[in-house]
Amino acid sequence: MPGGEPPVGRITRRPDYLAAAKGRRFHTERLTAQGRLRDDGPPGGLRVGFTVTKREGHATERNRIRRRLKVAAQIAAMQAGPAQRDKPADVVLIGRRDALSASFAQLVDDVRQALGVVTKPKAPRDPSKDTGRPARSGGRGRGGTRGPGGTEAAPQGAPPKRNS
RNA sequence: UCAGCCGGCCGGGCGGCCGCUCCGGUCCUGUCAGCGGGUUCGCCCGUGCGCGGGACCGGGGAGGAAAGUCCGGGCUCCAUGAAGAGACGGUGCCGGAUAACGUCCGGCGGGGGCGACCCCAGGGACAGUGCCACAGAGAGCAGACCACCGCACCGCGGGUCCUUCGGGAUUCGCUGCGGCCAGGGUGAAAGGGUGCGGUAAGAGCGCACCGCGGACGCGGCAACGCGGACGGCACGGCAAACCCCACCGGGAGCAAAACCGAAUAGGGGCGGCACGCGCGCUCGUCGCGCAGGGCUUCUUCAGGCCCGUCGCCCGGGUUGGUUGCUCGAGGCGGCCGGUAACGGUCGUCCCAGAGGAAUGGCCGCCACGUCAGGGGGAUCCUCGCGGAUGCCCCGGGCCAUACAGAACCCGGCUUACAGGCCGGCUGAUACC
Repeated sequence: MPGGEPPVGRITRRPDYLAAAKGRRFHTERLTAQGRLRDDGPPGGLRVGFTVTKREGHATERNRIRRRLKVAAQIAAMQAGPAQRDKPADVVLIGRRDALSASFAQLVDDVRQALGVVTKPKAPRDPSKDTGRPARSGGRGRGGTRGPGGTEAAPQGAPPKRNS
């Protein structure tokens, strides 16, 4: 808190959204989360994007959903700790209409669970289906789950955050 | 006090914690053009334009509709030589306001309301074409079903009277011909209404009043209003059917447009091949001209540009970055002109500029309202019990709230909207 640095970045490119849509998913009544690990993308920690479609309501309501999710994501990422925060992952939160009236604590809880589920490395299940990816996901997702990932990200993540 | 009409305004407030964006300032810092100094020519030190990063301080940060995208403009690019014969779209009482408008203001006409006031796609139906369903006899230079009236008696039937018993007179019904539109009936609409006269019966056929048309006169800038000789009365409705008249209108839109960096297509240059007609020669399958085709953002004419195919080379941009991007037909206040819309002038202020899109998230307190309860008092109905309406006090529950989010900018329109404030006016009722 005293540092106050924004722990998560923001997704602003359409291709990043499309890529995240192919990743793992997580559903609650308030939101749907989609995410992936950025193996090839730019360095840096967790990035979050938001989508609220038109069928969820008018512009004012959609704005409110997105703003609540935004703050909930900041808080959830902070609670999850640096290991989660510095993971090079893209997470897209798709707001549902219930996010408008849900309690804020509930929303934070949803996002925290979503971050945990969605940013896990890809499971090795039927690797033949993936095009071009199975070699990488199989070798890396298995070995570098927790221990190496955390230690690797910590020294590398702290200095670059200053300049980028 | 109650009921209502019109106009203007607000559309949560205070506090705490955390966060976003833009601008300014101070400090720290990265890169580095240039300059000065040093140099062992590798570079080093200092200062630092510019481009960034961070911390802190200060300031700004959604709406009355930001919405729908329905009109009018600014701005940007394209086109821009002329003609209006034409097409298309829009507007439509009159006068004004305005940059402009389909907006606004004032008036006129029509309609509604006791009234304050409200509503109106409100040019032209003797320029033409067309339509008027159903019903009805007849629906546009009308028509004749019933009923009414007259005539014809050739014809048929019946009644009454007379009779010289041959018949005659009269009347009714049927029939035929005609008159006629007042009555019945139909319809949204049936060729003025009422009364008197008139007539075979009727009818503006005649007359009186009303209605209608209306030369002309007066008032008004005008729409229009007032008066009205005269006219026996016709000239129905629909233009939101085509249409006529008057006026207005180039096209596309900030994903406009400009600059910066990496494809494809398109483009340019060179070469090869192909190519209708005419002319020229140095006769090459060369040059020039014409024709033909296409484009020139509705048409016509004028003008301009381009031309098939293959190879090589050059060069080169969509929703990426920067600009456009917010000082503007700007807000507020005073004075002056104007019935008003609005205009003039002076002073003062700077007031969002995001870009997967900031202007927020969470929490606490507060008002009004509403719900049911208790108490008090008022009015009305009722013999009374009781019921209805609204007021004050007490403690309590619920809810912090409608419609809704700038996307280049203005002027309007339309639509949505919990709750509340202010001003003016009208009609009832009570009191003086």
